[in-house]
Amino acid sequence: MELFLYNSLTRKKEVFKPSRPPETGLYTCGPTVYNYAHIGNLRTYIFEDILKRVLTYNGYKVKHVMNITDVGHLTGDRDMGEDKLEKGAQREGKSAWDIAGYYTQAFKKDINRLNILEPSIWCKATDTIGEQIELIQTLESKGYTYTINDGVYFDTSRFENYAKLSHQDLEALQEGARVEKNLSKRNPADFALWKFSPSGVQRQMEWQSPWGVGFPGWHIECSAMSMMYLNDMLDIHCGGTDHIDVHHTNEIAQSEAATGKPFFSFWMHGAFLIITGGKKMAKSEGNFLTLESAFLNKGIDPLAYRYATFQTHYRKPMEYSGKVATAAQNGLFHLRNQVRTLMDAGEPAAIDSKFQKRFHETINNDLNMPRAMAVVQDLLKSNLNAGAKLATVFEFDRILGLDLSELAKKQDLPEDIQKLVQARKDARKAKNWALSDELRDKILALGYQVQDTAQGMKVIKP
RNA sequence: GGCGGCAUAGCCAAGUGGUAAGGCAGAGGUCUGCAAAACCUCCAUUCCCCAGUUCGAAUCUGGGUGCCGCCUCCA
Repeated sequence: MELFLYNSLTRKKEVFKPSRPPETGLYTCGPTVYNYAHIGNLRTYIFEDILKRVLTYNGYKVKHVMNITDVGHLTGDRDMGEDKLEKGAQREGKSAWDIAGYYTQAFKKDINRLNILEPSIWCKATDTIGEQIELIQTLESKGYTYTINDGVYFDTSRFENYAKLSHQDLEALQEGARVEKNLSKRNPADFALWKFSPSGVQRQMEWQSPWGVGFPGWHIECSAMSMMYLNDMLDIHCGGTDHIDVHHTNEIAQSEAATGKPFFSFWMHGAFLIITGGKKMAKSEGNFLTLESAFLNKGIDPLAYRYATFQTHYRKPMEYSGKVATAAQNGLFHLRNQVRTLMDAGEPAAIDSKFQKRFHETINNDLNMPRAMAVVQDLLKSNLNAGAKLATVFEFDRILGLDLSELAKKQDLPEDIQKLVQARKDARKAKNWALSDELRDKILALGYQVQDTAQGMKVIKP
């Protein structure tokens, strides 16, 4: 079955084919670890997780590389301003290295809670400084660079197809630029490959280079690391939609200038999450919701957020509010209860091939998760027997990643709950309804839910 | 100022020429001692507005209006 993916490069849905099937190289731009990830960031990682699972489902062997940006990402515009890591270090009174380590761990915890599969390779910008320097040297030897007072820059006018991803008119861009100009740059779009440490300032993160002590520009790390780990498997490169115009455009320019070969055949970008009636969520706006603040602290299962993102196609901005979180929580619980009910009625049997095909076609159509979720509901409401439904929904969960098959595992109830349950059974036998209801409330208060089904009393942790 | 995107029920939304998916919320019902859970039924003659193309448009074209993003760190 053909897999259609939307390619930002051509602005079209195209049939995906890796260059060395079944091997497939996937590079996803990772976090800059100077703060917690907000749920908007996480939306993109969930989209990339679905992509990876769909690739795998289609039989591809995915080598997935994700970088950790732990140096060089500046707060200001166009290569001005402070380094985010150094700034975070000042803010929290820790070293830049500690900051990076702390927020890297926090990030990994978040993606685990969202059932996002870990990449095959994690790579840190600071671990590949040597490779980045080599790449800059290559660019230098080919005449793409120039050095000014604060760093080594890439001359975008020397690279012919600079705007092939952004499709922007550079002339028009020049006119409208409202930026704090770096007047020494030859062209407004030129970007730093290597930044010099400011004189008289001891940076926490700095390295020797042929051009002087300093640190790499933000874009060079992704070029260096993707080439280093993926070699000739430059198949898909992902990130947020905001990366199209600057970050990815610059990556392509410097990479193709260095190698003379195309840099990644597919570029895929996830749309933003926006606060309903408000603005995009951004760390720099200080309005960000984290998995912890918006879900865990409110007693909402983090997987409800994963479920919530399935309601909106990844290329469309997602409207978010507290209502969305509640709706997703209810929807996820309902789905789990549907599966639990099926498990009471039978064992997983053979997968229904018709539904499997429908689901497969849907996800292969540029990861249409909203429709895929509709297929799930159609399956559950169909007149197939419980065994077929169970097997098929578990099959779908390979993509969904909602831990539906985990529900089959026996969960041992804590002793105090077991006692209350037994007491309630006795009370019901004695038709002591008042006591029975009281015990039911007690059990609920302890985080468990009593369901009186035809098969008897059932207690679940919702 | 330039470039791009979006506007579908109370909320989140799919659908891009053939007569409106799905989820949440809501209403009614089955079950139940009651409730919850589950299940069944109902819930947009209509897709921001105006004009046009077409046998036929939410889907195409033109013009409005509103919102969002990028051009500056950002997923």
